[in-house]
Amino acid sequence: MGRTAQIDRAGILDAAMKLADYAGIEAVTMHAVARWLGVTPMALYRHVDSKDALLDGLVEQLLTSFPTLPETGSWADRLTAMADGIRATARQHPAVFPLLLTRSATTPDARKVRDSALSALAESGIPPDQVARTERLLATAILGFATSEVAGRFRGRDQETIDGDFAELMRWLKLAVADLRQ
Amino acid sequence: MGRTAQIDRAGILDAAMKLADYAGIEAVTMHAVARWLGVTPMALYRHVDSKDALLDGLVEQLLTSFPTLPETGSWADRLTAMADGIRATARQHPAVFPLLLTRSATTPDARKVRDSALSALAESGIPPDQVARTERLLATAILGFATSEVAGRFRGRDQETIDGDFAELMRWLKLAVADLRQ
DNA sequence: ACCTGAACACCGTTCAAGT
DNA sequence: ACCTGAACACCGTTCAAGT
Repeated sequence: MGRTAQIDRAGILDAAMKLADYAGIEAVTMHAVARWLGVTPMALYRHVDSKDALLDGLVEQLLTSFPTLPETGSWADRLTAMADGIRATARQHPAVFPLLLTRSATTPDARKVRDSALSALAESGIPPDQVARTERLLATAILGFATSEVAGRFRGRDQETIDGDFAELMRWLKLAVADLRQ
Repeated sequence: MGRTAQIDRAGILDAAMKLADYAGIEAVTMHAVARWLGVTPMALYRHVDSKDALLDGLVEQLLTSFPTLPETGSWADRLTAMADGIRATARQHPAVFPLLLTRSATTPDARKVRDSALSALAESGIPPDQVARTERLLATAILGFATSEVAGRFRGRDQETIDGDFAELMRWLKLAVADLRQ
């Protein structure tokens, strides 16, 4: 009969995220997460289907921690705010962030994030039939840059240079959006 | 005294690449590579320092398999040729390709690939002090797109749509380079 | 010089058993 | 309903031993 739960899905994801933040993604193992929570590894399987599902959960946590878009301001300012927010999230969780590029996440929460970007773009004045494609390319460019940054692909460059790179990327993206608006 | 070597570094990398191509990156284990080659796992350590070094070796193999840039043609055509070549490599080795974004590779061979891109850009007419930054951003954008594609982030979209996305990305990048040339 | 055998401390996951 | 114990087939890597 009923037994009070000691752990739950949220707590497991929380522990996994902290492990990743402190010790890297390869430190996120079922055994280690369980150890952190003071249970046996097998106890986790009541709450997550598999290690793969756990990693998908981490990706979803990241997606939903993106700051919500400002409702006002020019499209250019909103794009900047979104990109800055994504980059800040990357820095908070550098080990998990690269998974965003390789695990697609089609959960309801993931949809919500994408939809808010889509509606912001719809208001920017670009042709309606270009909105979805533009969102995909903007997301890919920003995710690709932030992933490269936190994964150390720009290692050797100083922070000033990397910040300059990012500013230039944003200038390119605004150039493209401006071109689409005619 | 001397004993004829049964395996070498090149053969190990070859086996690892095939394993990755056929069964995914998580199938690339020291045990599995050794099994493929008909030796014990420990035999590999005479030729590669660690599993990490093995993965770095795979990244280097990918980098050096990028087609060399055409020497002639407009800068726009050369950029297209380079991007198409990188994308083709991504499709040949979809499991290994995403590692390019997270493992920087600073070997002599990696330098050679980058240097050829840099000299092509130097001839494109953009300000000399913008060449290095432009190369980084072009590489990041193209790598980010190709990684997303082979990792299945665009899953659900049909191939025609993805090809259209890529064409549009290239248009954006050419817009940016054209802007830099004035 | 190069490979093997035995071994270690880990993995992810299943299953039956306990409360 | 939830967690544990024991177990399985794996991992990466070290070390001493064989040829």
